[in-house]
Amino acid sequence: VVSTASYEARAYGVGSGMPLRTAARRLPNAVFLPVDADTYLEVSARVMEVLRGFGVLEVMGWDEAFLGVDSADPLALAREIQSAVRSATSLDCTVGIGQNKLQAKLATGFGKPAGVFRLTHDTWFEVLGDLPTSALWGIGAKTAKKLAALGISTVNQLAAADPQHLAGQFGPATGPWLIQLARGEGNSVVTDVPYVARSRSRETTYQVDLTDWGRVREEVAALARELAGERPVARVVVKVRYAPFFTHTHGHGLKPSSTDAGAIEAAALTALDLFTDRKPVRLLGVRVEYA
DNA sequence: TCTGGGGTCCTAGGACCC
DNA sequence: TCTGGGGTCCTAGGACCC
Repeated sequence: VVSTASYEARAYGVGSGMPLRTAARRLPNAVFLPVDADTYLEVSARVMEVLRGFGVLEVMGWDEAFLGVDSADPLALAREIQSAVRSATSLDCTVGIGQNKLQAKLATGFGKPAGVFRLTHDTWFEVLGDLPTSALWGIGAKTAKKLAALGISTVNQLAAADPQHLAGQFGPATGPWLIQLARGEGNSVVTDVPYVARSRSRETTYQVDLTDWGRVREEVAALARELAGERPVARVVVKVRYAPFFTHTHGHGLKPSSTDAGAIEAAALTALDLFTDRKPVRLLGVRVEYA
C-alpha cells in the first residue's frame, strides 16, 4: 500500500493506506519509490537532535515529536525551529502550538504544509467547534459513526454531551475521555524519559496464501525466533488472517518469563495449536509481551 | 479501493477466589 | 442444594495512531 504521497499526488486522490494498484490507476504517470527505512531513521535522528536543542523532547515516531517549551513568543520560536531544522537537514516541518499536547497535535494539522498554527483554550471552539468529531485525535471512523447515531456529529455537540451517557455507550474510561477531547482538555506533560516498549511484533502478508499447515507452523516458529532478545517475554500472541480477511489471535503465557528463543518458539506453537480452522492463510504474525 | 507493518490502550466476559 | 456480592486476573477483540 501507499506509505505516503506528495501533496501533488494527494490532489488526485492518492494517499496513505491506498493499495498501490489503485494509486497507479488514479495516477499512472506518478513516480513510485520504494521504502528506505535506513535513510528515514538516520534523517529522523538528525531532526530530533536539532529539536532537542530547544527544550524537552518527546519523540512520537519517525516524523513527529512534542517539544515542551514555555515561551513569551511561541510563534517566533516556531519559526526559529523551522529554520534550524531546514539548515540542518534541508527538510520542511510544520509546528503546532498548544496549551497541551492535544491542542499542539491538532494545531499541526492546521499548519500543514510547512506552516505554524496555534491553538489555545480561548480559540479551541472557534476553530474546531463546528468540525466533525473525527477531526479529534483519537476519534476514528468507527467512533464517529457511533457518536453520529447518538445524535452527536460535531465537536461542539460532543463537548456538551453527558459523560454518564457516553460511559454507558463506550465504557467507563472511554466515554468521559471523548468529552475531554472535544473540550480541548488533555495532558500537557512532555517527557524525555526513554520509552520502554510493552511489546514487539513481526508479521508478514504472503503474496500467495498458505494452504499447507506444516508451512504455517514453520513460518510462525521463524517469526517467534526473530523476536527473541534481551528482555524476558511473559506472553506470546499469534495472529492469523485467513484469506477472506478474518483475523484472529490466540496467546500463551510463559511461566516463568524467558529470553530463550526455544521457549518463545514453543509458546508460539502452543498458541498456534489453538487455531483449528484450516482455511487458506493470508497473514501470520507473532507478538511478544514483556514481563 | 480488496485492504502493510508496528505499536498502544480499553472493554467485556469468563474463571477463580473469598 | 443452591445461593449473593465483591474483587482480581486472564484472554480475545476492537479501535486508534504513526
